[in-house]
Amino acid sequence: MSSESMPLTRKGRATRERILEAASALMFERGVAGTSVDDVKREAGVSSSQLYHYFADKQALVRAVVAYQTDLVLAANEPLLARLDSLEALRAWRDFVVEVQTAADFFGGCPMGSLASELADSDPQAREQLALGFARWETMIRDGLRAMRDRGELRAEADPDRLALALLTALQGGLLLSQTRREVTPLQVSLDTMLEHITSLRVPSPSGT
Amino acid sequence: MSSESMPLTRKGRATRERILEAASALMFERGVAGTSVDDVKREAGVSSSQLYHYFADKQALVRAVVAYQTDLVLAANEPLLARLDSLEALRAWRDFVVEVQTAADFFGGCPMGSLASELADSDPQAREQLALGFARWETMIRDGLRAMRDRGELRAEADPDRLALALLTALQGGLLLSQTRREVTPLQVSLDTMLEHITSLRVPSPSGT
DNA sequence: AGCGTTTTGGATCGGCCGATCCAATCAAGT
DNA sequence: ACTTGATTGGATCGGCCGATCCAAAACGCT
Repeated sequence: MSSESMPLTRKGRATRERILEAASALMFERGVAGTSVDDVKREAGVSSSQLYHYFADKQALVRAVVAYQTDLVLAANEPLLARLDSLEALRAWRDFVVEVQTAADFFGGCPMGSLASELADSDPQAREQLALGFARWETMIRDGLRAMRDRGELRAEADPDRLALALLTALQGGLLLSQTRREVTPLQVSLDTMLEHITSLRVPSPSGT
Repeated sequence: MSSESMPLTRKGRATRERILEAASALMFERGVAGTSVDDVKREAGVSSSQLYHYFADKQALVRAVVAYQTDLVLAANEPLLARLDSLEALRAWRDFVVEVQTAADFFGGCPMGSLASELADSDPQAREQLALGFARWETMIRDGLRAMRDRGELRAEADPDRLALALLTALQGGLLLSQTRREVTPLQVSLDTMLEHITSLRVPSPSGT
């Protein structure tokens, strides 16, 4: 956020936004390296000078896309994760994720996951952005699990930090396999297995139910 | 394996192999789209005519790389997964995976996972190859879990099919997050959580141990 | 209305991309 | 040794890549 000039007028902001949205969509569909600056220009209906006015170079555009997609993904999950205080809420989140992917016919997977896989080794700053994004995601889940434990729904030994991280990795792995197999099963089984594990960490009810 | 001409002489086979190894290494480091045919030529010490003599075009080369990496990954795992008949063996496999990634400083992740993420949406045939590769991997794990169940180490309700798939997704998700965070924790927590879940499915021992 | 700044159009650049071509060389069987 | 086909060297092509540049237009402010 340093070298490219930030738009000061309303129209400038709109143009920058249009470029960002076009780039995000294309890079999600075709990957970062598979998307040319010309592609973005065409999709956004914008000239060279416009694009390079708001983004110093392709790398700067990529990093803006990473920030954009990270915020989108977290914003989509936040409503369901904010009130993650019961196993029902956990299942509702699972259903939400499964439905989103099913609606997309298992194309694309997780925007953050795809970007991470492509950029982690080649763009240290993008990698750091994504690591921070995943950490925010993890924190949302962890706070929910902590609430469940504090409310006495989970045993004291249940570790919300580890379970939150395991849930997030299960989600990412499930998404990748579902994207590869074009099928819901891996995502479903992956999340359900983790949910079953968490279920097994409930406090034993006084009666034998 | 239809359009490109297969090498008939010893030297031809060696050249093709050299190209394949160079392409696999580069595409693992920089991604498929990030690796140019010229890069491969340079790395393999080979001319245009040589490369295009053995591979019809870049797409054919990519698909050969997918097959090559798939076989490598499965061959690396096979020794440990073939005798997957106890929780100890499962832990040995976990240790192996963790050590390999640690030795690589968490660069690169899983070759199959990276290829899947990049190619699943853009190259249907590569996607299919990878789906089959993951299926073979899954089968290895599943057979081990079945053996454990049949030997009475796991409860009858434990479902080896689902557990095998969940283990594979946990591995892939853990690898992705570890690659992003440049840290062993996600991979470790992801696999350990699944192992703990499987441990909780052991047959209850007669005594209270 | 007039001024300074932001925003835009669009031509242009050098370099790399994937791919093709022809001719020369090498290997293997007889 | 000779022949046939496999293998190789290397020049070359058109097109796209990321990026730069200058001048014109639009904007915001007084």
